[in-house]
Amino acid sequence: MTMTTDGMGLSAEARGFLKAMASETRQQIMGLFAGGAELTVGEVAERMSLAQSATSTHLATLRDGGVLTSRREWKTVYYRADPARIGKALADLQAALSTCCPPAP
Amino acid sequence: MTMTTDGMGLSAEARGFLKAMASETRQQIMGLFAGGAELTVGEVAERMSLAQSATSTHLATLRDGGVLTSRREWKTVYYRADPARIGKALADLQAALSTCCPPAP
DNA sequence: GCATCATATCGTCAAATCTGGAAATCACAA
DNA sequence: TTGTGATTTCCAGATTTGACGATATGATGC
Repeated sequence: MTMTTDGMGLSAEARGFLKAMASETRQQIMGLFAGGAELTVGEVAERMSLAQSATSTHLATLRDGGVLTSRREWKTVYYRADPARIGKALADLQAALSTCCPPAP
Repeated sequence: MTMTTDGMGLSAEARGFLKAMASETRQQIMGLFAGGAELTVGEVAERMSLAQSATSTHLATLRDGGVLTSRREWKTVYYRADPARIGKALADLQAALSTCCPPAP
């Protein structure tokens, strides 16, 4: 089984994580999910003072980046953090950087 | 002593790291520094088939993001990875995500 | 002082991203 | 089937990013 990597050996998970988390707005959005909170698009939009469409897009980006998961119940979609995939991305990042740029000689 | 953070509690180091590493081109550039290699702007430009100006900008972004350090010798500037600051950024990232989105219930 | 080599900055352009409003979807109730 | 509420997708416009060429800076040797 092959794994898609770039020149640094970064896994797809790590790359997606970096892209998703590079935006300051999305970093702030992640702060709303502290403590495993489950939030709807509307709630995030209101707390962030953002249009619903923009909020939906950001949440989708975070989901695609492996940082959030979504669960549909009735008509509303609940988002929450995905600790397992976050941990995987961070582990991959650390592994790639360890082989690339060793912390200890 | 106060520390600048965003809504997620991300340190300035972690935010700079994310911004610097979000670019696929810069990820590839980092791959050139494997094994603690020291490279000049010209060498990176040639290996990446990139203009000198673009390369210089990317390297500056990586330096500002705390991923690379630079050392000037004679007329040429040598860049290399900065494992200590990379480690700090990763640790901050992990810490923020641990309090934000606990891996274990 | 002047010339030179490596790098940094400036100016401009194309491409990508972010945003908000409008329209389309989707899942259900009546 | 029609209606309603929540989300997603589509469509511009505005901002940002990335690339190049040209010019400026900085450190040295003459």
